[in-house]
Amino acid sequence: MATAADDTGGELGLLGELVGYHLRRASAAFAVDFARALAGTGMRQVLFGILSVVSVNPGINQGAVGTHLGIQRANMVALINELVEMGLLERKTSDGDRRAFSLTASRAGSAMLAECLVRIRAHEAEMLSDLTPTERTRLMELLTKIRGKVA
Amino acid sequence: MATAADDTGGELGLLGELVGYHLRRASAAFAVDFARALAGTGMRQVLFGILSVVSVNPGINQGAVGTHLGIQRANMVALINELVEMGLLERKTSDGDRRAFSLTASRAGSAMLAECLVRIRAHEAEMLSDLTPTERTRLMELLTKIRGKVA
DNA sequence: TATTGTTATACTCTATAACTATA
DNA sequence: TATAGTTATAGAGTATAACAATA
Repeated sequence: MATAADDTGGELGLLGELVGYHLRRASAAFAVDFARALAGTGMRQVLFGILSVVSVNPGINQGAVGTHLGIQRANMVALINELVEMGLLERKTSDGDRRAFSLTASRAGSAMLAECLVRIRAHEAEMLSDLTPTERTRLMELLTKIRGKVA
Repeated sequence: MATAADDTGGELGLLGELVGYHLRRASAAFAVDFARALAGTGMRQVLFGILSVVSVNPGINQGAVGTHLGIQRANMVALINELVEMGLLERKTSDGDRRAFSLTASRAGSAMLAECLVRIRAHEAEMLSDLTPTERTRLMELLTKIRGKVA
C-alpha cells in the first residue's frame, strides 16, 4: 500500500516527501484565495492580521503588534501608515511613554474587520472543504505544534 | 475546556482561529530554518524544488517544471539560469521541439541534491520534533487535502 | 493560432543597518 | 544604555504584458 510518505516516484521526486514543501504550497494557495476573497476591500493578509491584533489589544504599540505577528519594527511603519491612511486605525502618542504610539481600531476599522471576517470564513470553508471538522481541528493543532512558530 | 478552535480571547484576536494564519506562520518558520540548514550551499527552497523535479524527470522542459511547482514561465527563466550557471543543471535544445529546452541534472547537481537532502531531513526532523511519527504523517495527509493545492 | 522561452516591469514581503527622540 | 519608531536599502518571490521563434 502506497502512502503519502513513500511517494518517491512522483513527478516531484523527493520533494513530495517533504512536509515543508506541502506546507509552502498550501500556504501559497491559501494566500491566493485570501486575496481573491478580500478583493476590493484594500485589505491583505498582513493588514488583516494587524487590525485583528490591535482590535483585541486596544492601546497596543507598533512594536508589540509586530512581536505578536512576527513582523519587524522597521516593516511595521509602512503597514501602520497604510491602515491609518485608510482610516481603519487611530494612532496617538502613548500616555505613559512619549516614544511610543497607542493604536486603536476606528469604527471603520471594526466594521472592516467584521466584513473581512465574513469573507475569510467563507474562504477558509472553501479551502478546507475536503476536510472534516475533526480534521480541520487536528490540522490547526498540528500546525501550532511546529517548532519556531511562537505565536 | 478551551481548545485551539475557540481561542477568541488570545492576543491575536480572531486571527488565532484561522487555519490560514497558522499555515502562513508555520510555512514562514520552515522557510527560515530551511535557509539556515542550506546556508553555504547556494541553494534555496525554489532552486531545490526545481532540481528535485528535473532529477526525476530528465529531459523535462522549463514550462513543465514550472507547472509541477506552481511557478510561472516568466519566473522560471532566471531560476534555470541560476542553476545552469551553478553547474547543477544542463540545458540543451530539445530534440523534438526546437522551441523548448531539455533539462537534466549534472553530476554536480545530483551530488548537490543528495547533500541538500541530508540537511533538509535534519531540518524537518527538528521542525517537527514535537510531533509523533503518526502526527507527521497525518499532517502531510491533511496538507495535501487542501483545495487549490494541485501538486 | 498556440506554445516555449524571453524581457521588462512592478508590487509585496522580508531583512539589515543607521538614525532620532525619548526612557 | 536601552527602547520605540523611523528611514533607506536590498533581496527574494510573484504577477502581468508583450515579444520572437517555432509548432
